[in-house]
Amino acid sequence: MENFHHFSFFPVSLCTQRIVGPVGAPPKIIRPCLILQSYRSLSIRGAQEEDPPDPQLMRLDNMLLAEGVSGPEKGGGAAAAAAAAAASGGSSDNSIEHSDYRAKLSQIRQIYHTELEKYEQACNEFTTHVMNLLREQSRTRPISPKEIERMVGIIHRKFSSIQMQLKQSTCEAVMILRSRFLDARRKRRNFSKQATEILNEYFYSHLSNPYPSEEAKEELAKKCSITVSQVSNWFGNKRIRYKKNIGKFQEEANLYAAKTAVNAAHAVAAAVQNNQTSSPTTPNSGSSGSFNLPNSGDMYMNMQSLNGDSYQGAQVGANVQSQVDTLRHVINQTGGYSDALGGNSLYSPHHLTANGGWHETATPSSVTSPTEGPGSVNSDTSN
DNA sequence: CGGTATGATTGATA
DNA sequence: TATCAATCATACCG
Repeated sequence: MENFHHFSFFPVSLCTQRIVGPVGAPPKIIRPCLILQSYRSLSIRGAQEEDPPDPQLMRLDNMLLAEGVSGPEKGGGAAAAAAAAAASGGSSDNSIEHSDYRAKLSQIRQIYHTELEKYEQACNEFTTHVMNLLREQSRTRPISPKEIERMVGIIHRKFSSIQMQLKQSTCEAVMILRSRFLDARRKRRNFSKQATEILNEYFYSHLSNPYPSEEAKEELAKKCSITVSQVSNWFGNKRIRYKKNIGKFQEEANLYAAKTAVNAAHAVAAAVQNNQTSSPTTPNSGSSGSFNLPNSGDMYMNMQSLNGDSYQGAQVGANVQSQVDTLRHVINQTGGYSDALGGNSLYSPHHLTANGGWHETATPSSVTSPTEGPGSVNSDTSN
């Protein structure tokens, strides 16, 4: 999303990193990962040094403050807050890394503060030293207060430039630290089997429109103990990889389709029973889906849509929809996103084409028949 | 160790 | 702004 290329004041060598990489490969420079997205406001370029309210210095100060280096003692800034937030999710997996990160950060902070103090002290000492010299000289020659002021100004400027260097190198240290510890690419872990299971279940049961809503993403994130953006990443990857090579995913699709189909069937049975015993408007409570959305809708409508392949039903709940997807997949295991759901705006929030598919492929029920029936589940499209 | 799987990042896009 | 497409970097497996 964002990047921090605008941090021109960092030497390039520090914003990028050499990767040891696979043998022989030419050393690669990885693009600076988005550390520091939060400092976008600092992106003014141009860096005029002269003026006292030096923008560059301000940027450094901002960053140090935000990183919790120059700020108040404990707590840290955004970084610590983010770490705490991440850790609260229960994924103790990376909280270790975070604590490690924090330890290193506080180390940096300590060094920064002691150095800063040293500089200030040195500055004061030097100033008084010069003042004394001037005072001594004033006995032999007249020295205007203006001259004194000028000298002091020079000294302070000199020291503040040193200070700036300190700040800069501290920033660099923090950046490197962050890229080491927080660049997720370096620390990639596969999701737990359970998590992938849940995600796959959702994906294949919403094959006609695998775009979980924000709430659904949150729900999934909670169930999988991952973040919402990880869920988004996962779905993004999954969609693209699925449609790139549907054949490869056939088996998986069948697996999950069958899995949820059982649940769907149960739900259908329950619904039917419900209908028999009570009024047709009775909702089916036992929807199997992992996502119990309200508004179950009329199951019969969906079943008809399965056969008729033209869905005109009015409002239907998403859980029901998922069952439809699943059943449809089982019935005509062709890769299955070609259902004609176009009419229902409820389920086409994103990229449903006129065709009804979430990736534009010509309709057809013959998108892929990979090995002509790896399938097990009976396929009788007509009935 | 090499190939594949997979999670994350980035730039483009509508 | 969410998503896509390409790509990166690491994990995992034979």
